[in-house]
Amino acid sequence: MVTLKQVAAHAEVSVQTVSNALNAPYRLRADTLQRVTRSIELLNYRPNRNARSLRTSAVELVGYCVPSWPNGRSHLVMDVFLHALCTAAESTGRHILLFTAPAGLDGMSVYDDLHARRLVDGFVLSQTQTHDPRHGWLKEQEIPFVSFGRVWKETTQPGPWVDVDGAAGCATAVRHLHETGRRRIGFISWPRTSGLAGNRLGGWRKACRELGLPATAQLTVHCKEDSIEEGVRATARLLDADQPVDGIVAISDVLALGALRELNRRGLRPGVDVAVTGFDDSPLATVVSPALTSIRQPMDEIATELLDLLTSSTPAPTERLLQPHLVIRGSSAPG
Amino acid sequence: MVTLKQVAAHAEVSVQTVSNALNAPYRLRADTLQRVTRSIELLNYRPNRNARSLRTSAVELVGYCVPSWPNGRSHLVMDVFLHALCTAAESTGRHILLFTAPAGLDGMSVYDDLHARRLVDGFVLSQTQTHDPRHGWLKEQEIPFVSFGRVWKETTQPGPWVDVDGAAGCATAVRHLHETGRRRIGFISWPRTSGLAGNRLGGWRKACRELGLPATAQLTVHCKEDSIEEGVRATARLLDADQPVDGIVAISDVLALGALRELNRRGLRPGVDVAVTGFDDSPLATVVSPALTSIRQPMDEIATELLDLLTSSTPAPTERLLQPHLVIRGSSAPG
DNA sequence: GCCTTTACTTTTAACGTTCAAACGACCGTC
DNA sequence: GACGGTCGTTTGAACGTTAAAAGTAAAGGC
Repeated sequence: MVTLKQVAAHAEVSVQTVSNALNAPYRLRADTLQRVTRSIELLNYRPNRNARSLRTSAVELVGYCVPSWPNGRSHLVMDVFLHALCTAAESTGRHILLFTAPAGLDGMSVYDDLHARRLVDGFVLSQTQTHDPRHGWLKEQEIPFVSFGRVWKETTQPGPWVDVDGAAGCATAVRHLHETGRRRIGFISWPRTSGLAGNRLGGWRKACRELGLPATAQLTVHCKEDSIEEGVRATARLLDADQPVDGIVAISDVLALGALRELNRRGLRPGVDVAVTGFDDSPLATVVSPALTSIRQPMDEIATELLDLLTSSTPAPTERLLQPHLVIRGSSAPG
Repeated sequence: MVTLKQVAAHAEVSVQTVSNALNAPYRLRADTLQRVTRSIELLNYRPNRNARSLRTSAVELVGYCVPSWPNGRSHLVMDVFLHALCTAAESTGRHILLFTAPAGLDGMSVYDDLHARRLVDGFVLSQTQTHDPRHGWLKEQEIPFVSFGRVWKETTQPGPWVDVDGAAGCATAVRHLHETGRRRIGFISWPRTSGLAGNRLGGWRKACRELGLPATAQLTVHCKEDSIEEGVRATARLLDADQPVDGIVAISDVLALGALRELNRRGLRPGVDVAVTGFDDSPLATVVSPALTSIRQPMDEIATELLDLLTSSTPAPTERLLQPHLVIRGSSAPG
């Protein structure tokens, strides 16, 4: 392995000069720089990251805990998110280090350890839960982090975050359904305790009211879990009401797929008789027919902002709310 | 940050003794060990990984290139695979470092760089392509790696690999369909050029012959790409043949979903009129109704073997073929 | 012509760990 | 009582880099 020393000898300068050629080229005289650069290329020198990190105590690695969901449920857009995260990290010379940890406070010793052993500089959190304890803990330990997702139901946000405006996304879906002639739009949600669900539900309610559409409690169903079956059940309820819905905004693609299934079972045509939208634009959206209209999160932008906030010092705003956008497909607009 | 030096001072021993307490405790007298251990715990000392790596030139990090697929297609089981990989790595004190790289030879400079800068010790390759150039290149550079997936259509395997016996998986699917009364089983495949497809097709053919079932060219369809639409088209062909099939083994869940869609369109009941199986047991398998029977790869085992082979020196066998297993659902066995 | 400044380069000393060799104490041997 | 061996511990050096200080030479000011 070629070291600075060897390059220095080859270029007939001191070791520090070679280091400067890489880290502070403006310090070198033009001809020296060129000579050193030539030696670097000739010898195919690559700086040893461990030595550098030891000296500077910055590893340029960002920890990301790979989420594991209960009972075999999987993270449908993880590959997109991770790809975006990697690309964003690499654009600033960093990389992503994966690890696993138990959920909640139990996992914090893992975070602590990774940071203390200097395997990572900081963390990107995702799958943020309502009352998520990780954020406060990390803040207290002064371990750098940034969160994808606000911590709901806390008075103050314990640290920087990037989030997608779920309320705006759902409002957009409602307006889209209204524009295509729907006048009674239901909302299929998660449990009431979920802050994320509350936010999105709020967006649906606000848009309905602004458009003069009903936004009553009968038009919202809170599902126990994010499953097809629950989506089916919720849809049945919305269709069996005194005044059945002609549009459904679901809080997830999975629940939306449940809605489509129930429509099919009843011989109702999705997109024609009843319009349906989902959330996340996961791979599921395009495997059904008609394909599912869904709200897509801007993953590249999210990843860039996350890694930006992780480094930026406090003066800059540390909260960024990004706009999702609606991907319209056959389930809401046939043809 | 607490260092060895401080622990040494606290325990009133030399720095090296503390190092030994962690890396070679058998060298210490019992009482010394206990005293040092107590100091370590008291001061909450964590060894600095960068310093250690600098000295030993082993970083305990394994690089994994996050796959990006053409035209927005996504890797449906990536979260499961990555979770397994992380867990396996952590069980031996290692971690996974993610990165992105262009496909094929163009990306090799990225691999080279990561290794030369000592960011990783080696690589786990996946999405192995027929004639994949990465393996040979890495071998030539003497960069440690292990491959998930054999390199098809090469005379010798350029390095250690772990793979799933796709032929056996498809044969199992065929036997399962035979047991449930199917007598004319089609195979929906990828392009002829794919070695992986050839392997799985071979499994189907062999099982059919052994059971006395037809395995003619009319019973196989080679799709251009892995899409629902191609699955639909292929299924139409299998159903429109002089002697229509009563069972379909598809080489992927996506193609299988195409099959289900075409059956539904024709009013044929999946699992009753025609049985269908997929491959990978992706999240797609459980969002359709009836749910899709699918061949699941043993991800935990794969991950463990991969990381095992990456470290093990040459004497041990460097090729491991693992058995997948069939997850039976309604698309092949109603009720 | 002397002093100050500027521009560039080198020297010195870390960063926190582990390897290899040296050391000292104790034991048993002859 | 000198000798070799074993056990447990310490010493010294090194891994490859960068920060900070020191050095040198040329240029600029008066």
